[in-house]
Amino acid sequence: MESIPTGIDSIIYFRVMSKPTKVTIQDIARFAGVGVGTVSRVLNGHPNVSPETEANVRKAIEALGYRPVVAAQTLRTRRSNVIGFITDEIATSPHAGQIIRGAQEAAWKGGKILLLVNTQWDPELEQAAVETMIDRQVDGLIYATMYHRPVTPPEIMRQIPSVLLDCFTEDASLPSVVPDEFNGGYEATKLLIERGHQRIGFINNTDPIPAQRLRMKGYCAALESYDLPFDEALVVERKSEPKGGYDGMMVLLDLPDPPSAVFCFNDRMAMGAYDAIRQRGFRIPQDIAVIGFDNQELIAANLYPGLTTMQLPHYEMGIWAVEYLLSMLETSEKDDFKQECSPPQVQLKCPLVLRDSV
Amino acid sequence: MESIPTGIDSIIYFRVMSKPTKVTIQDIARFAGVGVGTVSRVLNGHPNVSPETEANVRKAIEALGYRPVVAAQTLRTRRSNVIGFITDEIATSPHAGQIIRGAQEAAWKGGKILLLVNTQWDPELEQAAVETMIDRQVDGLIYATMYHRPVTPPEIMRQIPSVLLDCFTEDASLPSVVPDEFNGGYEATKLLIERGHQRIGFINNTDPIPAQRLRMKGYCAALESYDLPFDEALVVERKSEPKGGYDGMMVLLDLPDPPSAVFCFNDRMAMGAYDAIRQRGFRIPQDIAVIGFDNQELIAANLYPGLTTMQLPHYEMGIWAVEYLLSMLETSEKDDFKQECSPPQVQLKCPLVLRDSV
DNA sequence: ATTACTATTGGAATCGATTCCAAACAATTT
DNA sequence: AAATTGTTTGGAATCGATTCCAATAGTAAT
Repeated sequence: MESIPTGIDSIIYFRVMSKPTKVTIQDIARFAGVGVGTVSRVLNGHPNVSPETEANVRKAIEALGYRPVVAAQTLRTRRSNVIGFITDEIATSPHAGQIIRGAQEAAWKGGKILLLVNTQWDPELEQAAVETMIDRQVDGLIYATMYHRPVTPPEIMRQIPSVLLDCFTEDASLPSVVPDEFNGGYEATKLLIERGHQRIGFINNTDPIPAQRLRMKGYCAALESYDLPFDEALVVERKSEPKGGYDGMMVLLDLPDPPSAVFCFNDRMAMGAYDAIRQRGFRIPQDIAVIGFDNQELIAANLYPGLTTMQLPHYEMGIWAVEYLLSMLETSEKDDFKQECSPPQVQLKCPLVLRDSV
Repeated sequence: MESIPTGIDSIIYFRVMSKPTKVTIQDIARFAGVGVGTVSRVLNGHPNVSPETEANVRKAIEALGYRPVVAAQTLRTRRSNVIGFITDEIATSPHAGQIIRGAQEAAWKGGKILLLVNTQWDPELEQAAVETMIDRQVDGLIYATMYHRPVTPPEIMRQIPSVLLDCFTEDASLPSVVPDEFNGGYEATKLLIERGHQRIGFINNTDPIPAQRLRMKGYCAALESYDLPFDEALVVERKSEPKGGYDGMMVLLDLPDPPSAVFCFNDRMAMGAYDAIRQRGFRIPQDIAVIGFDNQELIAANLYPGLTTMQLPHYEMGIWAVEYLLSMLETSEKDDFKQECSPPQVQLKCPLVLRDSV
């Protein structure tokens, strides 16, 4: 029993180290010579604890290395500090990362953590995912899609605070945040106009999605506010891929009075447009200016010349969705009433990313 | 009290609907006229329950719409059916989605769900994330990086079953799954050789990462197995971006005896190589064949001609990591002993994606 | 008939926190 | 001195499952 531990001692020591016995609030209470209620009060910053006892309790917590068991807290308080995050499709889009990152960072700041399920467009899985989350008593739900579109999420979602991310319901019955497509289209066109272009082509998508319709509206609105005529011939619709951009550009170049600038529905189409323009021997941006949409770094930054484009605010939408959810949780804690005012339908601006194609 | 509900009745009805009272195992027991133990036994498929009582209990469960409260289960059993998923960087890489998708799908199949934290390379956050996860009694941890590299994860991680995804520790002390870079380099080079090329350039990365070293080794090994000479001049190292690929390709084209095919470290460099080749008036693949690495769809599929490349098995690694974790959990349930055999260091093959550049 | 065993069951104890109530005590007012 | 008020505290009850133990009934073996 000298300073050197015996064999048995060291084994015990080892076992203690390898499987640290869980320290509970009871242990703290005993160690500090107080009741469990007092420890809990200190832990949760409740009033009416004398400074001395608080100090004692804190010392005990420190000394024993106490860590709360979240399951017990959740059981008692019915709050898990978890936010359920449901995505329809996580893999195909490089934007997914930005959405998740924004949401995750905002959640962490609010002391919450994300529980993730990816449903790959499967409605059954979607339903099951929401149920699982509710079983786990998540504080709220985020339902995120990888491109801006209308959705009909499982009804059961309405049982708990929920926010739609990059999507919306037709009846606007759930809070939602999406990109401001109209403004994006407007600003893109405006940039081209302000750089002196008078005839501006628009190579649009054919899919009847909000982005397609609203960017078009933005394009028209910009022309109108600068008193430029709208020429039907300058708008072509093609499939949303490089080939579509290529074909569309060719059509525009074949016009008797071709445009000096073109706004492409997205960067992939712009990529195709680049090819068409160069194949015809024109230079970008001297002969023809090009602006895209999405700011897909991999394309936009790597094209030559670098593609000027509008960025989708994925990161910001992720943050907004979680922050709004957190604010809902706060208010629903105070008043037990459900918010009666209509849920916000927010649109976030798409910032311009200037490179060299305009 | 006729068939039409009174005002008060309908209010009560509404309240019941809007806030469904939680059905507990006690309610089931009462309803079915059995004890709580019996209900629990049915729920967990334990033996020694007579068929009739089981049927009764199941009927009660169905009738009352019972759903278990996960927090209570976790508290009692100390198993949360949650897997912690920690990433260093989720946003920049389009591959992130594939990794997460694979992991998530495998987890769902195993009845688990992912708790996600993204640490943005911040060691403090990393530590905090692991602690939070342990507090929440996750069953295990996945530590994922967005490119293949050595790491030193927080020590505390070793307290619970953990798997490294797309990374490894130098001492191989944790199970790990990474891409088989050597084989990837080998197969890429082999393809070029089998298509009849004798002089094959390699535009490598400059970063001293495993991919850089191992793909080079694979390149050399392939040459050797086909009895082709290794020519130092055919290997150039540049920054891993389109500009680097462009510059590297130019160097190779300027050789007195230029290669007829080139293996690029990744698709972005291949993109630059394309530009160089075309600028010199050569055709792909007739004059010079090109193969890349990564299969970044956005680039490889959209280049003209489509880029043949080696695909990183992100999706598969995600699956493997979770499945291995699940198997660890199973065995650690049976034997209480920690697995003493050395943790597996798995390498998954990179499949070839044939397009038109070879 | 007695013993030994198995199959089935009910219900108390348990997990680890929070919360509420009553008690103890101090300070203030009447 | 008694009554009132306010502060601080301990500890029982609670959340909703699982698990273990003891009890019962039924069957087989002695």
